[in-house]
Amino acid sequence: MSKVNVSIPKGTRDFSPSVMKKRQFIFQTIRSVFELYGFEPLETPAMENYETLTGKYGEEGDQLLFKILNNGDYLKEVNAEWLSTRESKKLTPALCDRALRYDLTIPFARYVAMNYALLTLPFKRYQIQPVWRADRPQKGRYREFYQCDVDIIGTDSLWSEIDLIKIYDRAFAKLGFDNVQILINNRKLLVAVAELCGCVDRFTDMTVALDKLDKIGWEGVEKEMTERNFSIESILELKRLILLKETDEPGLIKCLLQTEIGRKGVEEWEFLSHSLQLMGLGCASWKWDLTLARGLNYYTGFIFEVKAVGVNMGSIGGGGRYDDLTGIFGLANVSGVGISFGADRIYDVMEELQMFGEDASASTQLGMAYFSESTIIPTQLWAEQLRSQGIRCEVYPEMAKMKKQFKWADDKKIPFMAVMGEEEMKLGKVNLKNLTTGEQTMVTLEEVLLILKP
RNA sequence: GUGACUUUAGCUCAGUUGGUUAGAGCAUCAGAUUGUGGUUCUGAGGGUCGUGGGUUCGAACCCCAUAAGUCACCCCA
Repeated sequence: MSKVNVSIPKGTRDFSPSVMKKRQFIFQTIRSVFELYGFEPLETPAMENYETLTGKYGEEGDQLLFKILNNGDYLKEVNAEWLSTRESKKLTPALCDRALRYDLTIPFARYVAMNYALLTLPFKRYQIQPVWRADRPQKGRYREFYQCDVDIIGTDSLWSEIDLIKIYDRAFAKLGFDNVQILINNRKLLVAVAELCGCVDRFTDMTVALDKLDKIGWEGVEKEMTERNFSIESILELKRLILLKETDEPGLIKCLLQTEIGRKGVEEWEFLSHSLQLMGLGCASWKWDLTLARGLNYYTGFIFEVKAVGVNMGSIGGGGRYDDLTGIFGLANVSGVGISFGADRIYDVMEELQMFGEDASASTQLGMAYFSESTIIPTQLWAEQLRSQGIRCEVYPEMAKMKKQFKWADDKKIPFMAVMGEEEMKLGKVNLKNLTTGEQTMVTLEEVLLILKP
């Protein structure tokens, strides 16, 4: 047989049993916190109709969609001119009716629009599923990764925001984090800033540049904005306002209050910060970061981003309020707010900070071995009886040297090993060995249960 | 989409100015130990040096191409 070079697609991963145990811990922890706050599960298909996804994430996002080639004779109806001139961009929608979902928010909005009449508002759902992006992989970035989303739709109460921030706080604490930072901003305040700088029409470009401030500094931001043809006055005013945030926050607020949208944003900010102070947070700290922008354009109110302190990793969570996400699916005036946990990055961070501790012990409580053909059946019968009592046990499947069977149990980190031979069989007992202490005793079935049951 | 680096045994990596049969540690298997794991000792198996070309008497090493991986930019979880 010739050797085949086996591999998996770029940016995807296999998860070994030891990795899966840690991942499941993360998912279960996050899920339990979601349920604590009254959110209910939802799943949507891996693929959506192509038009459902396109145009929602900006041009960049569209390029990162994984498209699914149509089945059958997919070239039959295709425009011959596009084909001959190799116009991939025009051709793609003709060849692909479906694409893999890029996030969980748009599919959720699609679901809400489709099922609005059936929903009890406010509708609170959580969704833990993989998403796919045709990005170039690097640290903390994969082509297939899980998002854990919670969204509240159908209310514009800011108590929803408070709930979500508390969920971040509680979930990260439960995962074992002692220091995460929740950055908070409000799009309304950013719009107010843009108005004051006279660049409302260039809002996205402004926020994209501003978002990089902590990375590239003012020099970099000025350079980028100059390259994008922002006026000197705009840049200087922007810099003045942002610096004012650090040196004279009341002064900044006074400026923001000059615009109508600024007044609304300030009002929201004051409510949120006041409430958060009253409620208090545990492991998380929070702060207003006027430079936080977030790329996705459907956000209209508060926006959030979570960072683990002391680790070089992008954000491990993010979200915000969107006033009209379902509008694109024909359902207007439904306000929602949601956040996401980046489970894969959370895993990477926890691994880097060595938060998992030693490899968790095996899920099997008892390994069983036999070394005589005559004891195979009694051993298997014992195993079945123990399983009926809730003991997780497994029998080494073949006759082998004792040494090999014990090594098997040891490698699998099974804590107890029971051996049955002729002698034990006659007495109706097994030799039970505690592999941690090395202690070994002859015991009956009832005694095994007493030792292994918590 | 742009750029940098990496690729040698299952894993982590050595490999001299280009020179016989490419090494180590860990892991695996066997034995020391005929009914007992972790430690120790002994031994064994395992490599077309990412792939395809080129230069050379001779290439893991030099040159070209290509693939995969990692990291950074863009963007994002």
